[in-house]
Amino acid sequence: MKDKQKRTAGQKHGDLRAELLQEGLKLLDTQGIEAITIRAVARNAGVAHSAPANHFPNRQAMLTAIAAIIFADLADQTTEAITDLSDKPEQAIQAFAETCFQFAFDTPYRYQLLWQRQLINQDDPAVAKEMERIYSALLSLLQQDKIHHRVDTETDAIAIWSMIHGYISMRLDGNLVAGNDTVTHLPRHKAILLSLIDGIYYRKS
Amino acid sequence: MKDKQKRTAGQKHGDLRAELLQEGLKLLDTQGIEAITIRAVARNAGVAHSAPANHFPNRQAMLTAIAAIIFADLADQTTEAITDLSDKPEQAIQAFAETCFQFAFDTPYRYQLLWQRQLINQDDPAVAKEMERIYSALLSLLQQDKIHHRVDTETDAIAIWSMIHGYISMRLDGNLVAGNDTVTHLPRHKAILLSLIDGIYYRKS
DNA sequence: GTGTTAAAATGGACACTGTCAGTATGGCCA
DNA sequence: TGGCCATACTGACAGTGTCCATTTTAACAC
Repeated sequence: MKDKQKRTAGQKHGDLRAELLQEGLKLLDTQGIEAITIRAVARNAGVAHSAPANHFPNRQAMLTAIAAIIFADLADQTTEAITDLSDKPEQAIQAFAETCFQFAFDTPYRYQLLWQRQLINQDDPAVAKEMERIYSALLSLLQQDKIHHRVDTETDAIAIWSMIHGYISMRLDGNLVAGNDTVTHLPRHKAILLSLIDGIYYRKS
Repeated sequence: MKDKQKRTAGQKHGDLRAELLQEGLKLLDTQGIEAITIRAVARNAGVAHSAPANHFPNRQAMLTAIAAIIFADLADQTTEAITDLSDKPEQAIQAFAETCFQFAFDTPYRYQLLWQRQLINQDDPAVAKEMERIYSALLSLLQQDKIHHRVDTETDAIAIWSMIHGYISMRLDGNLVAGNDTVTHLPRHKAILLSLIDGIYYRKS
């Protein structure tokens, strides 16, 4: 599981699968989701157009593998952000949300890919595992004693996530407020939303 | 603008443009966004594959025209839902949100198309006009005297819409809570979210 | 070293797609 | 009647995902 020096039988490249995934991420970051075509990925990796077929049965599988990488990254960042804040729940919630905001606005295409149910398979074990990590992180925050539960932990988590994901989606996918200067107002709006969440889930004591 | 009996020069069908849009909506409802291809629409309308080019310069223009129809429908439903509730702001907000939920869950593909910024042109005049109608409806609710403003009307509108759109997106696009029985819990969660919104924007008096 | 084997990579093909170019059609107006 | 021109058609091209038969190649057994 460490350094896999030995190639499997017939393997000509070092690790084409990993290389393809890296090229896919590169295309995603620069040109968006639609740019991740099997042929473009193969082209950029310098192999034949049908070479990826040996590693991914179809395009959805390739996109799912890419999404798994991104999910793992987001899970790492969120869990890392809330460590050492277990006794400060309101700060932890803010840190969790702030991390999601940062991730989504820094790498919008990566964030968007995660929720394209028709393009990726969210039931994929690797994807589901990382989603569970993110959800667990959020749940752990709401299970703090100091947190006031409006309903129950699970429902509260859904409400919180609705606000975070909704705000991000609105900013990335479109904007109900047509013609609004979103760039200028973004920091203010974000602060408002964070205070909203904080206002709802305030400390007990 | 009424019955356009006379055909324009060279027009062989009655109103191919409208017919194409209807076929597009049919494909959207039954098979999703990806099924709306120029050729499929033309095929179902019984015309040549390049006939739509006379009415839409490219695929995005066709999808945008379809989105404009859907936006107009949603705008009609939301504004209709809040009429006669101008003196009951909290009921009006609930009605507004409920209408969006109903629309999104009844016709998920239609709702999703509205926010696909990479597929449709949200700056299109017809689209922008209907978006503005929806936004105005929400704004008018928050401008009621009885409403408690957390910040200002515009920011409050963004917060409310974040919650509504976020909840819908979570249900349609994907689910952070992997393996959860979304169907069973949906009514309860919806009620929770509505009460959340109501709790934030309560009556002054 | 020598085969053997099976995975990996190749090139070709097919049915799609969006888009463009050129051509025919059929109401309209001069 | 003759010309006009938006409409619709046929044909073509590049690009896509996916399947297929074929070849390459690294690891293994001998």
